[in-house]
Amino acid sequence: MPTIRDVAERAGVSPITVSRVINRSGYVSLETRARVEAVIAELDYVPNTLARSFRSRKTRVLALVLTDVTNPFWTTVARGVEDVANQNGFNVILCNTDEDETKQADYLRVLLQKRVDGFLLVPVRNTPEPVKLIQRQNVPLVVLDRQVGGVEVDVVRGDSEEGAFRLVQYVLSQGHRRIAVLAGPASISTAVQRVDGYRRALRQAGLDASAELVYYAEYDQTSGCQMAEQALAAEPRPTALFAANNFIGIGALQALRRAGWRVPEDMGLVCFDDVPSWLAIDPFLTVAAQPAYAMGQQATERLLARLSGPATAQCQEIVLPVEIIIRRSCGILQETG
Amino acid sequence: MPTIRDVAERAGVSPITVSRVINRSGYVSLETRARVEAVIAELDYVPNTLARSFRSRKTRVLALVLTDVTNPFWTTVARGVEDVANQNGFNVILCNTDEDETKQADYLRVLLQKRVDGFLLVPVRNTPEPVKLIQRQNVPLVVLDRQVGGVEVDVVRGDSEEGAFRLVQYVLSQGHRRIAVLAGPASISTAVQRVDGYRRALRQAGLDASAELVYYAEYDQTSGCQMAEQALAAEPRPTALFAANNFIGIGALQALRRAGWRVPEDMGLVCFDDVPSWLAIDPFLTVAAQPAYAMGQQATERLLARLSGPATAQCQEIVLPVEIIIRRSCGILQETG
DNA sequence: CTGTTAGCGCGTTCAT
DNA sequence: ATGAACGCGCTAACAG
Repeated sequence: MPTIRDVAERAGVSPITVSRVINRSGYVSLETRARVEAVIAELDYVPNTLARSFRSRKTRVLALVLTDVTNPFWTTVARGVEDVANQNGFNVILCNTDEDETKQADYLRVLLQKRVDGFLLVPVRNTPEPVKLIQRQNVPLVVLDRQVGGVEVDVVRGDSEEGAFRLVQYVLSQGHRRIAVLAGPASISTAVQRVDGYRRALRQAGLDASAELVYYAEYDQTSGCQMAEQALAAEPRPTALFAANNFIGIGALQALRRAGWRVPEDMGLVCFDDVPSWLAIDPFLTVAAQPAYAMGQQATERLLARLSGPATAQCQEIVLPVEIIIRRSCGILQETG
Repeated sequence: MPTIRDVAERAGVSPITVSRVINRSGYVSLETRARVEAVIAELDYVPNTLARSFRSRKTRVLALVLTDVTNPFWTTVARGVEDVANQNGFNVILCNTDEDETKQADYLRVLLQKRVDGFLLVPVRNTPEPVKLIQRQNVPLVVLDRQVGGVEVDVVRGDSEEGAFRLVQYVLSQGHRRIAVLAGPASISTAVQRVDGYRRALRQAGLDASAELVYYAEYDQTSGCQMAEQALAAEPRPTALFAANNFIGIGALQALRRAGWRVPEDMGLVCFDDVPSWLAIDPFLTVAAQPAYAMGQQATERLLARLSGPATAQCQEIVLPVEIIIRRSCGILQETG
């Protein structure tokens, strides 16, 4: 594999001139540029990013550490991140933690070793250690989707509390009074906030704590299935379920179908996070949709601003609004005999 | 950020000793090792992969270039690749070409610049140029899923022709005689082979070319939708559709639903590639399922073998069998008045 | 507009 | 069991 020196020699210039041609930095005469480019093509010269990054101490790579790209919500977030990153000449390394703290720690270590220029992190738990680890290395960082306690850090997230509040308000408006929440892990801020919003909506409707029915589990389909089964066995039985994310929602739908319950006739179902239309789910879900793409975009913009701006800038928390999309999965409560 | 030298000075040893501690290479006394490790922790020293790879001329990174990880088939292939890679201490960089030759070319260039140790490539078209580009740089390469003409190269793929043959055989066994194929682009080998398998099945059933109904478009949902609409308008109308991949299948399902056709009562539907159960699609599809995970695994194993073995090894083509999974979307042909 | 000098952080080679 | 010297390919800083 030829090096920049090989190109330089053959073109009769110095290596730095070749460097300037490649990077379009500094001045090079048109004539020289043409000659150098001809030699580059002739030799199939491919610049070595490793050497370049090593020397310049910049990789132009961002790390996106999230829980699971299989989830359409995260797929969309990732698109937002990549689009903004690419527009600005950055590549993105994507890592899935599967909500596992060990995996998260391993990835962070590897990514620091790779000297990525910045981190976009969806923390597995609300503990400050991972954030502190990155900050100690002076690598810019934006936390996505979730809050972490005990540290100053930029955060971009959706408004879980308000979204849950309005979604449950809607369910209440359909006449439901007994609503179960199938929530995520209590160690994740979004799960807590969605339960908070649910409680506020119940309270505003004049219902007290005895009307509450809250289940905590993982943000996945299996948990959704199990929590739905538990909710169906509760006494008195709820008339509607509020799934705290899309996978829980799909799991609940599965459990309902298996148990022979029709949605929305026999049981209302709403969920947090939208579901892509190509899933061809029927009946289609009423949801609180976070602006996933915009979350990715804005987090990346914030990170890029940190990369070019002074490290002293104030940390800020950007909270994006959630949209309630009313479809067919939760109708007016039917009176049963 | 501290360097290996900072650690060395503070520990009162030479940099190479620190290097030996980190890499567990060569001999270091237990005492020295302990002291060095203490300093590493104290200083939050993070080794610089860039420098290491630069020096050793090895990145321990593989590139996986495919069309679209949003597709569950590719998600599964990617898992197979990552699992094998990680087990062997390699990281994977994943790139989506979206079936766009320009994107593919851009990614290949960037990845070569990054000096990845090897490529797993799902070529956008069946032209040899991308493969040659990589081979010219002497970087090991395994082609996944598709064949390319005009080059010697390792290939791991599913048996599209045989899979299509057996799937269409099944459709014929249900009494269907007029079957439309909604195929992918004629420039992709799998699309051609699936049509070939379809033709062989028809011929074996004693049907001639006049029974054929072939549409070519992209391997995506929109195309599936459009081709299904065209097929429904054909004269005589087919009684079953064979979608050449899962996205085409989902698109076709959508078109059928919109047009008010029931599956399988009014129209049979089968497709190539399985669909994950959590999609909650109803009615569930009868498919020819490729061993996606195994494809990823075997391709990666082959690539790793190339990395450690002699570059002179014979190229081979590994063709994996396809499994027909019979579910509900294509039943016995109903006689209509 | 172009070149010279120097060194980024690490691991290989050889020496002790 | 440990260290010294060197260089990987490239670009920052400065000179001309």
